[in-house]
Amino acid sequence: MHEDDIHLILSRLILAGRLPGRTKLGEHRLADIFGVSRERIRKVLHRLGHERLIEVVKNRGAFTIAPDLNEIHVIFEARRILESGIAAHLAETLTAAEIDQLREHVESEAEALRTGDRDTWLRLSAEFHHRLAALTGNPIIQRQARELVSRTTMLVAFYENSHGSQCGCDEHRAIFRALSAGERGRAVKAMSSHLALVETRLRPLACVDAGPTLESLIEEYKAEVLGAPA
Amino acid sequence: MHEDDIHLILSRLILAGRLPGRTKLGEHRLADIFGVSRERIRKVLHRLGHERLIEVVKNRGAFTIAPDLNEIHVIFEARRILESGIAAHLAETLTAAEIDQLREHVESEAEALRTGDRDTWLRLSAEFHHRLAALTGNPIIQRQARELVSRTTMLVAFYENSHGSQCGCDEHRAIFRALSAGERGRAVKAMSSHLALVETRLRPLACVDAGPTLESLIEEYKAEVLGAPA
DNA sequence: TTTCCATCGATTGTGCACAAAATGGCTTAA
DNA sequence: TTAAGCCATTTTGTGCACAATCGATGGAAA
Repeated sequence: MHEDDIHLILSRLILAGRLPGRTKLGEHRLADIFGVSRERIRKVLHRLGHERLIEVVKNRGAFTIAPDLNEIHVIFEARRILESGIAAHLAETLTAAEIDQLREHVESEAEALRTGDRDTWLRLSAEFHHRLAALTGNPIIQRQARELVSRTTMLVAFYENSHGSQCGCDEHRAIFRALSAGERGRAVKAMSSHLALVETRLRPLACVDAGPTLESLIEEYKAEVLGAPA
Repeated sequence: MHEDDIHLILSRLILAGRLPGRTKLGEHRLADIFGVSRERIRKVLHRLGHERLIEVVKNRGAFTIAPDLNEIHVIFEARRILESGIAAHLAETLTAAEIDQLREHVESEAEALRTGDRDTWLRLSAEFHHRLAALTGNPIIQRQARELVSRTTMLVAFYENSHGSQCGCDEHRAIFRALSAGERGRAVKAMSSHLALVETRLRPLACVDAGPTLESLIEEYKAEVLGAPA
């Protein structure tokens, strides 16, 4: 079991929101689960801490983060700022081919929504933002955006939106229209208000059940990562 | 000597551009210099690598980064995107007190420029961007912006701008005016063109001299960090 | 009964020793 | 003379054992 694999498994586990907040990630326990030395786990844990996916407290250990309302707001505000910049940039640099590509994506979203394929729609919905970041062609921006979008995904897992996720599709389309028209100001506004709405739709949910054990969850993701690396 | 101190010393050394590109940072050598165990150096080195301040190659060691022209462009493009978003945000949220604070800063820059205090002006110039990021009140954005501005500082040390650093002050003032007027579109444009101009002004310089030894440089910064922590 | 202190248990941090890998020099052959 | 391959040295990676630190539990005193 390689170090990167362990990192990937734990990342997905956290990002999928499968771990209750404040779950302790003991070094010895994880070392046993993965069947590797404690030092390797240590390294991964510190790396995750640096990526802000977990919280590492000196002499106390590593814990999953329980996002409070304030932190949620900070993350969404950061996304509004960063992705507004992305939208402003793209409005002036997108090529015709890239616009076509984006249009196809938005239509895929609409299609998934029509057929009621909620899982697909959720995936496409997050991918829309990833794709916008990728279209800047800038690896730094791409990394920063990916990090924030991922953390949002984690939040959505904690605070499930109650009813109308459906609204999002029209908002994406509005962003797309502004971008394809090359209207920078409108694109920025569309992006900003879209993210504000997504945040608003989040509603606190009763704290997740701690049903599955850490061991079983890791086994599940281990198979996924090692079997078919996406 | 604490771990954070070592990290801070090496950070400043790198950010100040005192180390030639591709300088090897050997673990054993640094351990001797700082008088600590190799493991502590290891940790710091990996942390610096994660912060992209150095490049850590598996089984090869850590090296300072020799920024090529393409990387410079990527960093400045990222700054344009991110700081455009920041400008757009601030244009709509700045309070009167914050505007006054900004005005004072810009005037300090102008003053430093008038008196020919180039070092002070350079510091204030970078601080202007840090301050804008801080004014968002968003720790995530602040961290991302600080990282990019720091990397730019490092670039400026490598590729010294030949003549007119002086131009920058008017550009900052233009940004300030747009922000204080609450004109989002103009603020974004001012920020974007300012950063584009800064990039343009950079000119490749003959590779820096390797004059001072690593040991003497570290001693210099060690005194600074431990004596008067800024 | 409550609060404070001390000791114990568990968990993380650190240094050391060994293993693995890569680079550079040296030898040899074409 | 040059190039290719091998060996030695240097440097990084890893596992293990011990030290330090933190939290909790239990007992004693007010």
